[in-house]
Amino acid sequence: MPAPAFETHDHSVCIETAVAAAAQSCAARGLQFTDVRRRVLEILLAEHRALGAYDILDQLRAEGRGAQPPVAYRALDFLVKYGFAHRIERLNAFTACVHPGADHDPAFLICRACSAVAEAKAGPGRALGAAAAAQGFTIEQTVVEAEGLCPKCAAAGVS
Amino acid sequence: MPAPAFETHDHSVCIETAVAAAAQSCAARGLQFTDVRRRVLEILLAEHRALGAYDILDQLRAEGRGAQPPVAYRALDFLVKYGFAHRIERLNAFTACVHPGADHDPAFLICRACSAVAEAKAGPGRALGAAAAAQGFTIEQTVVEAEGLCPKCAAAGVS
DNA sequence: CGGATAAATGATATGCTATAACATATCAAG
DNA sequence: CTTGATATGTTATAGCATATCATTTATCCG
Repeated sequence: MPAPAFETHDHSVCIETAVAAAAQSCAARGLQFTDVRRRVLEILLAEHRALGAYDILDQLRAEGRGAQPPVAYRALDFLVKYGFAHRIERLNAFTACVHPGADHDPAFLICRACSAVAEAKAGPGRALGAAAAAQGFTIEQTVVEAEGLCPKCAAAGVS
Repeated sequence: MPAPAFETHDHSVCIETAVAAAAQSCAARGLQFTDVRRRVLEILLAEHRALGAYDILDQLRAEGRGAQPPVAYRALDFLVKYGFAHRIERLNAFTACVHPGADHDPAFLICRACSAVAEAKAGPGRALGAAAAAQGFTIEQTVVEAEGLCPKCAAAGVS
């Protein structure tokens, strides 16, 4: 199973720093960074791609935890709510946030071949804001996701 | 036709023009605008909000058609594929296209209170394109959806 | 401390969304 | 008329998500 970011790098650093950041952020905000939540975050961080709730559930089960769907969804809801993970609407799946603590209005690049997901900092763009303003619409949240081919898959000749 | 705001207007005009445009477009492209496809498009056009596949299925059934899930999904796939409807990822639902024939990289404004959906012309924005280019990512399709409050619901005091 | 309150987890059941797989029908072209 | 392409009918199942209620754990405060 390929676990690609678009560029090779040291995963353990990603995981350590993100988990540490999350723990610290939770402590500062009076949130409980419980065992399940930590573990789910670690599972997400282990791969730079989106995982379905049931993928996570399978891992939790493999580790001997009684894990019914709500267990995964609750942890994911928590992580998403407080900015430690994001939901990828296009895939009905989740991915760890790679900019822990940063202000968030994230955009995603999703490779349709290898399922890698990269988080970009680009927001929804000015045009959408203008269109909303023109119609009197108040934007609360945006979903910006691009699907296509990552450089690795393109180089590998995936059509 | 200007982008339909969150304002009341004559639905029948929307439906007539859009169905006519679709029929003509299909004829010109050698596509079959069959009964089921036409009916599903009409159902979508009847409301300026997103409908789930099973909502459509219910309507088809109410009209006496034997309608199993694939019937709705096939028609929806056709309509989406050829630009007569769009999928709203955030809602796992579908809405009719209100710019039939226009070049498409649509964005959507979704009211979380009344589920109305407005189609805007704003694309993904330059920043995302730049981020993709910087990483060597080839964008094939984009999803741009904003969730918030439409003017009606905001005025009605929905929190 | 110890009880009250709130938060998190465990567990069962169920509902919604989507597709695989195979059969049938329709129609145009050779 | 047969072939091939396209669309539809039908059954079954896979995949995603949440409601509900019981139980446990954490936190607060007297």
